[in-house]
Amino acid sequence: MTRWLSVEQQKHWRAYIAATVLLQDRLSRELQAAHGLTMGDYEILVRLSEAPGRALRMSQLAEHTLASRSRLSHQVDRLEKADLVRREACEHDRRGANAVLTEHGWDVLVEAAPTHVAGVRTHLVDLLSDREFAALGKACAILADHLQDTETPVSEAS
Amino acid sequence: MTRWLSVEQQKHWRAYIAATVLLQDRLSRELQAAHGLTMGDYEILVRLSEAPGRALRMSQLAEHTLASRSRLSHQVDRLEKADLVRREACEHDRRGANAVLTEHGWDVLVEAAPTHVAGVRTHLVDLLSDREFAALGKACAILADHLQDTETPVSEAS
DNA sequence: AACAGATGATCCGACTTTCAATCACCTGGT
DNA sequence: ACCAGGTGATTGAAAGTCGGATCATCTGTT
Repeated sequence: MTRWLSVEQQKHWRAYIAATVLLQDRLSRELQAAHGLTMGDYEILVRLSEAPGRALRMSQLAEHTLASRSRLSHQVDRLEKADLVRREACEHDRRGANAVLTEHGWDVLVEAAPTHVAGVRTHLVDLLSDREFAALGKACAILADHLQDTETPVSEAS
Repeated sequence: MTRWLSVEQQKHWRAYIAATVLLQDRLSRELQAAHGLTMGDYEILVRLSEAPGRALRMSQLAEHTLASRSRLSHQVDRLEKADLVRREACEHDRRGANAVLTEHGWDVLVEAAPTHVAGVRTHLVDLLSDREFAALGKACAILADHLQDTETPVSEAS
């Protein structure tokens, strides 16, 4: 009863797997070599830099970066040790914690950004025509939306 | 001097990131819940199942699955404990080891395959038109080729 | 005001990945 | 035949990740 994938479809699927793994890997290594940051670290810094006051609640940050809370907690620990991020108590909810980008964090981000962008261009944007890249983006947007919408319902009682 | 990404390009890039992370995550979870396999495990079983004699040299398997050797070694350890894969000495090169799919491994793969294919359809193939999916595949093939071709030269002496 | 239950974040232990070191074996030049 | 250097694979320790348990705090109901 299973509708298997056609040979063509399999080819596309495998290309997709290969591209995603290799690209993630390459960009992460380049960033690490040049600035000691993983893609994950970089993502966090970017999100914080875009937030008002360069600060974000831990849970918000976790959502933005698609990380689990526990993972983000550890990751912020590390960033804190490296003085890229600082934790602050939350104004109106004493349970909460804000992650705040430090001056140094901002500086590192400013340095690292060109490396990152150059990587994205070299290994992605510049390899495709505008049309192809747009098609890729559009397809991914459809997938991402679907996956977000059908997120696990977590639990359900009668 | 950095040529930053346009707003459109950023949008596409972020959609790409989101889609790849979420899809990998979802498929892996579904497979794990239903059959106790990660995507990584599954990939290995598939590759072995396609190889002549359902066996492959460790290094070949590592290449196919885009894993480092040491990672593959550990992963095969686990699969071996689960009796999905077995190691055999290599005929003509006594350094080498073959990973061989066990009967049980084959059975598990046969059971898991429909789950996996269903996931790929539900979360990817069926969400896009044939044209869109083909475009995605083609773009990814270009990226993957480029990334493979420009793999690290490993080392370089004068 | 008091409580039950929800929410934010961290912590813990089990598991996975990585990096560098190691070991065994093969190959080519002398 | 020997040895130097290369290759195939594994290992161990350190770092990272995950899910579930825990703790503190908030919110709505009575």
